[in-house]
Amino acid sequence: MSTTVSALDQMIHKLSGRSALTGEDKEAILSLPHTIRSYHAATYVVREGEPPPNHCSFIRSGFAVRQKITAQGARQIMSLHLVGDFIDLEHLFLNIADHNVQALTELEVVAIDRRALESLVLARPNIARALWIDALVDASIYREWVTNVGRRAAPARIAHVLCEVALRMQAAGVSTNGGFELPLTQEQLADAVGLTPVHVNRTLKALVADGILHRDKRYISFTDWNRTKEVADFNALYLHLEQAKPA
Amino acid sequence: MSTTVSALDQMIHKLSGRSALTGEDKEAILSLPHTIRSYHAATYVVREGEPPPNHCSFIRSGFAVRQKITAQGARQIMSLHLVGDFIDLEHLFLNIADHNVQALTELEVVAIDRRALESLVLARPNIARALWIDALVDASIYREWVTNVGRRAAPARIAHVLCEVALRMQAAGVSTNGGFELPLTQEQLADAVGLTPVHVNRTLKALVADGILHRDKRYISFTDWNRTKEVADFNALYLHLEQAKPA
DNA sequence: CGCCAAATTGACTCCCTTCAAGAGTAGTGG
DNA sequence: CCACTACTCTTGAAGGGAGTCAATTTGGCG
Repeated sequence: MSTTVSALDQMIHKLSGRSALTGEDKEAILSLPHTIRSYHAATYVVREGEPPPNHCSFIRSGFAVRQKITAQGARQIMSLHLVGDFIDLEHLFLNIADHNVQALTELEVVAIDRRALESLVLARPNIARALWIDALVDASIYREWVTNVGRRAAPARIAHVLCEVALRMQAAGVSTNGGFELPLTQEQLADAVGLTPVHVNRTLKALVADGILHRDKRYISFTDWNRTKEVADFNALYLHLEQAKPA
Repeated sequence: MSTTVSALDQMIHKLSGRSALTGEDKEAILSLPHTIRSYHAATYVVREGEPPPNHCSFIRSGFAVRQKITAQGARQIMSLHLVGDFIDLEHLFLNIADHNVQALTELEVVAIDRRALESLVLARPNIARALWIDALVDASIYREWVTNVGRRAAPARIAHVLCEVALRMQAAGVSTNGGFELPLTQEQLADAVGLTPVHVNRTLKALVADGILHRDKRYISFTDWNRTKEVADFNALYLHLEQAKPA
């Protein structure tokens, strides 16, 4: 089932940042049965209401979102995912998907055999801790998004998501310091912040007019990070980027 | 440190519903160092930005909420918690609190020594699975709330939270079938759904006028559950109440 | 009985939505 | 190489749902 030696190195790299792994841990990870899968933009990777696939995936390249559709047909995106992110860790232990995961761009994932990962996690505390932390950080991001969508006005709401994307892309080594290529259409951004595309468009223009950010197509850059953070009411704490390795 | 023999039985009961526990698992849980703590209504149990306390708690009686306050002073509640719920499981592995946990009513919790719980979890797969599932269900609820606050109109939004509370109280054995005592003021309900107290008041009245629900003070009951679910765009899937025990 | 928080109601305002049309922009194929 | 097509982005005008401000009523409780 194994295809590339290096595919799982990415996972080791990610987890090492969150929990100290022993040589044995790393070897165990490298021996996980896995395949590499590709999805075209807009394809569903996980569907709400369906039983979980027999594998758990993390992103090798590209972007994905989690989303739900209401009965009225409105879509809400509840998180964005980029290189290195696990996209269906919830299926490790829950036996039915409660939301959709959709490819945002061309997407490549490393799909790990679910049972093997489950055994590994339950047998190896360091790996369990690292993956658990990953899930906890995801939950923290959801909490922030509830706040963002529930209590911030349009400009702050949009700026907040942009701040998050900027920081996470930087942390993942995807963006240069100057700015980043937003992997979302304005309609998708609207679905992420709970607004209409029209209002997102107007608000983005207003943010540019106020000198909060620059835009060139979907390439976003901030003039003054501190000012942007202020407008966005952004506090990076919830991303737990500094999560220290335990003693 | 142990005070009552039965305090941890509640934890065993809760976890048994999610993962099969052996006699050894149960004994290990019962021997966890713990204390019982009480908080008055409105007291903070966990504060954003602070390092975690050296214990993890679950609710013995009463209600609590998770919330954040924006720079503009607006409060957003992102989850409600009742008997049996763990309220700071995130601190098992994250070393700084990213949100507040606040007592909603008089609150009694069982506070378990953090290090001891951590060791237990990493040593006992069944317990790890059960607690992990607990965290995953919390995350699922956050996702639903992002959708609720981001994409539903006021009536559905409010009805949705009421549906969730009704089901969870019933699952926890706190409410009778006929209805339930909502442990929230209208202002707190407003903070949970991202609206103003005034609008929550008006919308509640409209829901009553439309025959969707009955109200007697804070005692809520539904006339027609199916109709309420429809108005609320409510699908209980996300609560994972049926989460089967693994083989 | 009096105090104070919670619930209620009215009138006015405004942020965001809705509807609709036009302008870029990228990919495709003849 | 350029027309064709389908998104995506942009802009205008008008309407509505929710917010704001403020006053009144209700209800729990010492």
